[in-house]
Amino acid sequence: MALQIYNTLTRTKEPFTTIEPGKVRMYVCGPTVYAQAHIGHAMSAMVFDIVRRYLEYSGYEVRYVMNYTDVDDKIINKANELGEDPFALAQQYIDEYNQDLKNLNILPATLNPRATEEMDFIINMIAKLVKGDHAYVADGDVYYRVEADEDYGKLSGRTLEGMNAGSRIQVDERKEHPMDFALWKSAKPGEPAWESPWSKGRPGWHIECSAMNCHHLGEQIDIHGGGNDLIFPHHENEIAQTESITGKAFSRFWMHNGMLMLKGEKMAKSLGNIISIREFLKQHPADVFRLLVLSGSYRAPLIYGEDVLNQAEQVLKRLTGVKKPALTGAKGLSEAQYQLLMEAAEKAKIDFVEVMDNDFNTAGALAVLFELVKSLNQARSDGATQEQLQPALNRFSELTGVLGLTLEESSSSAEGGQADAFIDLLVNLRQTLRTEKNWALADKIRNDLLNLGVAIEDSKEGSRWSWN
RNA sequence: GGCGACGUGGCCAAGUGGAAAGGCAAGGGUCUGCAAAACCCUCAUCAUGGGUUCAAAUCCCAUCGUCGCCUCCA
Repeated sequence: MALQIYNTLTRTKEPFTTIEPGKVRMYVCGPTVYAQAHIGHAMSAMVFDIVRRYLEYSGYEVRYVMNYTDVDDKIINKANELGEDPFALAQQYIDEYNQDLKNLNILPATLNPRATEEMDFIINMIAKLVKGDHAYVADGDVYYRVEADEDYGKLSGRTLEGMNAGSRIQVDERKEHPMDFALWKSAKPGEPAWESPWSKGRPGWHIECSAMNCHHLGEQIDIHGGGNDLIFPHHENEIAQTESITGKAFSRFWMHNGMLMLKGEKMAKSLGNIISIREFLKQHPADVFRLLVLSGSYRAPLIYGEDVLNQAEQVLKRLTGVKKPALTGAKGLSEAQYQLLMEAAEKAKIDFVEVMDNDFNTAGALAVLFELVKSLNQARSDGATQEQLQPALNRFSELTGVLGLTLEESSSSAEGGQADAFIDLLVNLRQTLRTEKNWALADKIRNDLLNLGVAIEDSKEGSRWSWN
């Protein structure tokens, strides 16, 4: 069974096919850069990082475009508040976000276009819409005419009638229909503005993405992604704009990640329940966040809280622990035992692909990895040599790498390894105490080191320590 | 009010017609000077009520509940 992807457009899983064989054109909506990014943004970026990594693992060449919306009311307001230049402010947040993504081990996109650098394409696209009567000009603003679009609402399952009923849309006299949305907005004095045939102004959010898509990926793409809060109106409008011009199906697949939930509510700036990526990474390694994302379905809400964090920390320890070296003095596995380990490693790869092919079932993939962990741990305690463990360990690293996990042995970054020699000294001293059966003092050293974050494990052959 | 998603053990969570994956936590055991780690064992009939089927967590209907969107939002 080949890769199947759930398509929001059809609400079903469909076999994945691409416009051009072996190549994927993929666009994901990035953030509007007016504040520090939070872990909800990180979830979305990480989901599509995993999608991208798996597509590449499956042999596709992926052209991955993630945009930045770098001109918008919120950015302008924030800049005015701070008395700063809006462009400089946006640039600062873009730089920070890029660093955040890097810290989360999220691969850089092939391209990060931004609205302010695409004005010609945006204006050109609006002009085409006006020319084709899909849009109209009112007082220097340009609006998209939803009533001229027969299948408007096909992504979100809404109808114009349904949206009118009980809606909270403010009536704007200049609009022909309440659902008509702005493609171009004339600027107030002092606001950033670009010349256009209609007014000095700036583009609406939705048209930016349509334009960047067409410019960098073409009129038709394979995957369009984003948070499920973007389904309506953003993605609905992107479809309307793009298809009105091209007359062709815009994106073959629409993928939407679920929201990150904090105490039963979506994490969002407007709700104020935010944990920034920076705050998170101060407390936890990037792998912990990745495991949170991996442990559920990307489409479902991710429940964030103390419990799941602790669980992810434990999971990380277990996954990292499998890389421990063979027992000192290991006698080696029998041929039959070794064959079992090798079979487990091969099965893991087959099973991994099978579950991931099912709409990126990462929770299933983790279960596969845990089975391999168990086989490896068993082999080690059965006395496998490092040489015997290595092939299965390599397979393990290959698969965890596809998921973007680094599984680095945690180290105390603050000391930068400078404490190691002193810890070695203490551990060796404790060994001497143990041979002298001075258990009380040996145990005190072990406990005190544990309180400092250093865990000691004893075995017949000696002790090893690691940062906890 | 409209549209959409969802409700699986203490917690997280896969599975979308044919004997309930996995992890965390918990309990018992092996190992250990004692621990830790690791290994072995134990731990659910899938919100509720109907229906379809030889067979349903999986399909259909209803009810209850949760969340998202309908205004900017990953």
